[in-house]
Amino acid sequence: MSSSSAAPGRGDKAVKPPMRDALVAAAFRLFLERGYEETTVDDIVALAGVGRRSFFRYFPSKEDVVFPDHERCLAEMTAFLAASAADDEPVRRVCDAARLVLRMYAENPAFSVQRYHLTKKVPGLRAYELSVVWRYERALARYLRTRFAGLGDGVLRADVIAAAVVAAHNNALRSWLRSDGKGDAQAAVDHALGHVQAAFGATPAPPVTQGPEDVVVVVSRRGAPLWRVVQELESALGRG
Amino acid sequence: MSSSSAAPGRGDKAVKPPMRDALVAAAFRLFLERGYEETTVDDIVALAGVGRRSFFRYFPSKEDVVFPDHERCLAEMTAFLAASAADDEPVRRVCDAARLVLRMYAENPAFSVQRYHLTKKVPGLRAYELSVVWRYERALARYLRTRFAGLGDGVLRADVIAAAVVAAHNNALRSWLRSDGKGDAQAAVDHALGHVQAAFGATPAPPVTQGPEDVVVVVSRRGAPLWRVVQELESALGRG
DNA sequence: GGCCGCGGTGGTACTGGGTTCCGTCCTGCG
DNA sequence: CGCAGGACGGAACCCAGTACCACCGCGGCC
Repeated sequence: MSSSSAAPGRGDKAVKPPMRDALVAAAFRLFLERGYEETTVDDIVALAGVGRRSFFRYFPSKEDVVFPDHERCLAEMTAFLAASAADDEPVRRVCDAARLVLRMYAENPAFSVQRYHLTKKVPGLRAYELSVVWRYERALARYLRTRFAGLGDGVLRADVIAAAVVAAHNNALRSWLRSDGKGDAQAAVDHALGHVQAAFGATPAPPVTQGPEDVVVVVSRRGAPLWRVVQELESALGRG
Repeated sequence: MSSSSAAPGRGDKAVKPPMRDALVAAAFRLFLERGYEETTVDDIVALAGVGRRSFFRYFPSKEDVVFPDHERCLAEMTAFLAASAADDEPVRRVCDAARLVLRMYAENPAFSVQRYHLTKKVPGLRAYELSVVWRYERALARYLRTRFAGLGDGVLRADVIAAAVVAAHNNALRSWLRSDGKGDAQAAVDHALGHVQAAFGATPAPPVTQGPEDVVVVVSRRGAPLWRVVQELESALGRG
C-alpha cells in the first residue's frame, strides 16, 4: 500500500524511514473508513503510535500524506527534461515526461484508485492536487520555453502545449482511475497524447535544416474538422 | 478600488452592502503594507470597524477576500455558454467566454495588478487562484463536451481545448499584469487565443454538411513548423 | 401603541491544522 | 566516560474557521 519502494541497498544515503510509510498507512486506513475531514492528525499519530510532532516532520501538511510520492516524481520529471538532447523533438519529449507521472500511478493501482476516490470527494484535496499538477505543468512549460526561445510567441506556445499535454494526460489517467485500474492505462495515455502531438507536434529545432523544397498536396472535403486535416498533413510530412 | 460596481438601480434584489467593499478595502490596505500572511482576520475587521463574525458572513475564507468578484464572473461565463446558439463555432465560443474573464480584470487595472503581486508572492493565494481557474476551465470543458458529444474522443478534445484556451488566456493576462496594466490587454489576449483557434478551431457541428468536394494545395518547405503550415491551411480554407 | 418575528450584527468559546520551543533518548566518536 | 548531534515526543501557542447565542433595529399585526 505504501508508495515508496522498500528496495534496500540503494546508494541514496539514508534508507527510507519506516515511520513515513507507517504514517501513510495509518492515515489511509482512517481516511477510508471514516473520511478525510473526519480524521484528525491526532487520530493518525495515535494509530501509528508516534508523536504528533513527528507527523509534521515527514509531511508539511495533512494533505501531503495523501500524495506521498509526487515530490519524488516531480524531481524525476525535472531530471528527465534536463537530460534532454538538443535534437529531441520538444513535444514528444514533454509527452514522454508526462508518461513518467502515469508510471508512478500505475505502480500502485490500488493505492492510486483509493486516492482518486478521496480527492474526488474532498474539495481541499482537489485544490491540493491542482497545485501539484500545476507544478508538473510549470516544469514542462519551463523546458518548452527554453526550446522555443527565439521563435515567435515561444513562451505562449510553451504554455499552451504544456497545458494541453497535462490535460490530455489527466483525461486518460482519470478515465483509467474511474475504471478501478482495470483498463490499459498506457494505451489510453498514448492515445490521448497522440491528439496533442497531432495538433502541436513536429516543431523543428531552432536551427532549421535547410533541406530541399518539397510540395505536399492535401485533398480535403471542405467542412472537415481541421484536426483531421492536420493528421493527414502530418502523415504526409512523414512524421507518423 | 472595490470590485463590485456600485451602479444602482439594477433589478437584482438587494443593493450591494457597503460592508463587503469596506472589508475588501481594509484587507488590501493591510495586505499591501504588511503582507498577506502577516495580516490576521482580526486585523482586517478591526480596521473595518466590524465584528469578526461578519467577515466570514461575506467571505467563506480569508483567501476569498482577495478574489471578491470571481464568483460573479464565473456565473456570467456559465450563463454566456448556456446562451450559445446551436450553430456557434464551439472553439470561438469558448474563446469569447474567456474574454469575459479578461474584461473583469481590465475593469479595475490597479486592483488587478495589486492582486497579481499578492498572488505571485503568497503560495496559499496561488493555490487558491488555481482552484478558481480550474472552475473556469471546467465550465468551458463542460460546454465543449456537450458540443463534441458523439464525435470520437469528444471528451478528450473538450478537455484539451479548454486547457489550451485557459493557458493562452492566462499567458496574455499575466504578461499584461506584469506590465502594470499598461499595454493593450485585449489585443494580447486576442493574439494568444488566435493561436489556439489556429490549432484547434473550425470543428464543424456534429451533422457535417455534405458540401461539394474541394481541393486545397499547400506548398511547404519540409522542416517548417507545423503550426505555420496550419496557419496557411486555415487561411486557405477561408477561416481567417 | 405595544408586541412579535426576523434578518443583520457582534461576542464568546471551541475545534483543529500548523509552528515553536524545549526536553529526552539514542548513537557514534574521541 | 563525556559529549555532540540527530530523531523523537510533548507542551504551549497562533490563527483560521465554526457553532451558539445575545442583541438590536425594523416592519407587520393585533
